Amino acid sequence: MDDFTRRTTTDAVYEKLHDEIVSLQILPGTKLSETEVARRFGVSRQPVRNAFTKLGNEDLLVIRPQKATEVRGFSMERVELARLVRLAVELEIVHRAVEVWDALREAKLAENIALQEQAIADGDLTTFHALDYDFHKLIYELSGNPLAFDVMLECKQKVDRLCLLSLGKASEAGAILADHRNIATGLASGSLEQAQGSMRKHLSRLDETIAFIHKTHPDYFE
Amino acid sequence: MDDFTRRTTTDAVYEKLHDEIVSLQILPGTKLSETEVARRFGVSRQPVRNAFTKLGNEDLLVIRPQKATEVRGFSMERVELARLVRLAVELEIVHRAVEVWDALREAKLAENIALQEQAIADGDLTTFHALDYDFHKLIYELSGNPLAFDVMLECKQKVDRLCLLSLGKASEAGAILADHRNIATGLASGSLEQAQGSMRKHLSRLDETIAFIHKTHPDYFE
DNA sequence: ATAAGGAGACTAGTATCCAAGTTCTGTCAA
DNA sequence: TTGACAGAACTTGGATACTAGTCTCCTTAT
Repeated sequence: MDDFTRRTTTDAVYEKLHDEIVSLQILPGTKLSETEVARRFGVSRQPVRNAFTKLGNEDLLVIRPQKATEVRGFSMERVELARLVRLAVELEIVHRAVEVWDALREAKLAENIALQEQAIADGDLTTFHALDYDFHKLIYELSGNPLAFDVMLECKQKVDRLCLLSLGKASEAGAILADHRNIATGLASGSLEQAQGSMRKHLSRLDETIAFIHKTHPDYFE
Repeated sequence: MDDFTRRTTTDAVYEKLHDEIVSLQILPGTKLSETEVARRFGVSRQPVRNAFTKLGNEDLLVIRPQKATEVRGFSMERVELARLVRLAVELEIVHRAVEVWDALREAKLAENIALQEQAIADGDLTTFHALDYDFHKLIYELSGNPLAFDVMLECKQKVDRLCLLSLGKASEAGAILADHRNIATGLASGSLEQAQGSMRKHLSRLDETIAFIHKTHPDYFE
């Protein structure tokens, strides 16, 4: 009665390629050959083909018959679309969260924020980023929509991939923490306006970063 | 300098199967054999395999190694997730629409609504449904986010597929038109609350239909 | 010198063979 | 009659040969 599917060669190839693409180890515009990738992984072309189509479905690859497959470049439209969808979902989750919010939920979120403060006090940015991730995920779970988190995450990753281009340019952790606090107090006070407004502000912090990247890396865009 | 990709056998198989699945000509739980489908289409297994993996990536098929692949059943969680994302996007689009709304945009939307009224007066439901589609699309375009429409549409289709199960049970066209009017006047008056509220109400009309289907067709759910 | 054309090295799509696992069925024994 | 076991007949996954279209570069002719 095993419920999980066997791990297949296709999966392995897919995951490795996916990682390399989203982490920009393989840059946009890079040509990928089925046979060459097959050689590199020591497998036949078939699993590579499967992985390619999967990546193509996610718009990470451009596959055209009889032409070299290449890593898709960024498009400002796509990035803005991903940001729109993420924002939209986050706002609706906040909306649903305020409707079910109670003392228990408030306490759980407060606990996360306390840990964030601790991490910043310790100068431990790695832990802080993990807690940042948890903070957002927590709101989805507490609002009763855990699955929506994955949808949001998919959008977020598309933007994150772009933002990897500007390396040192991380937002101020302090500002992020302040946003989180505002969102939390908005939820706690039952103020939809404050909670949503804070979320909007939180997600708009990337505006300048993305505009900057668009200007400084016109290549990598299609 | 042709920009479009050649049409391939894989595409043909994929599109046909996709249609048959989303139109419920092939019901959830149906077992699909690569070889059998290949025979039916008069092609080899390979393009069928490609099509299968593509459909599997879209969660329309569940493919497990060495086991018969079958058409995925509905899941209430997935349907509710699709509805959540659609609602979220529609609300954010309305939000952006009110910020750029002007007389010209108002006139274009009013024109569409006038046609809707005419269609209902004529008892022409086919035209009305086309105008319904146009109404929503128009808001996306007028708000400056035409691409987001496709995202919404994808969510909508997942729900539509489920709703095909209850055949005669179409919502009252008059009620739909009233919703549209409320959304339009909300936009025209710059009232975000009214516009979003009307949209929320509009999309919640499916609540009972979906609950009804869930109760009357427990099979078809996984 | 330059431009047109062809050979060859690519590309992905398709067909087919084999391997490995699951499911069903039929037979044989209790 | 029923149950268990063996095996056939499925299933998809992977490998490989072959087809067909594209691109590049070099040769050749103007």
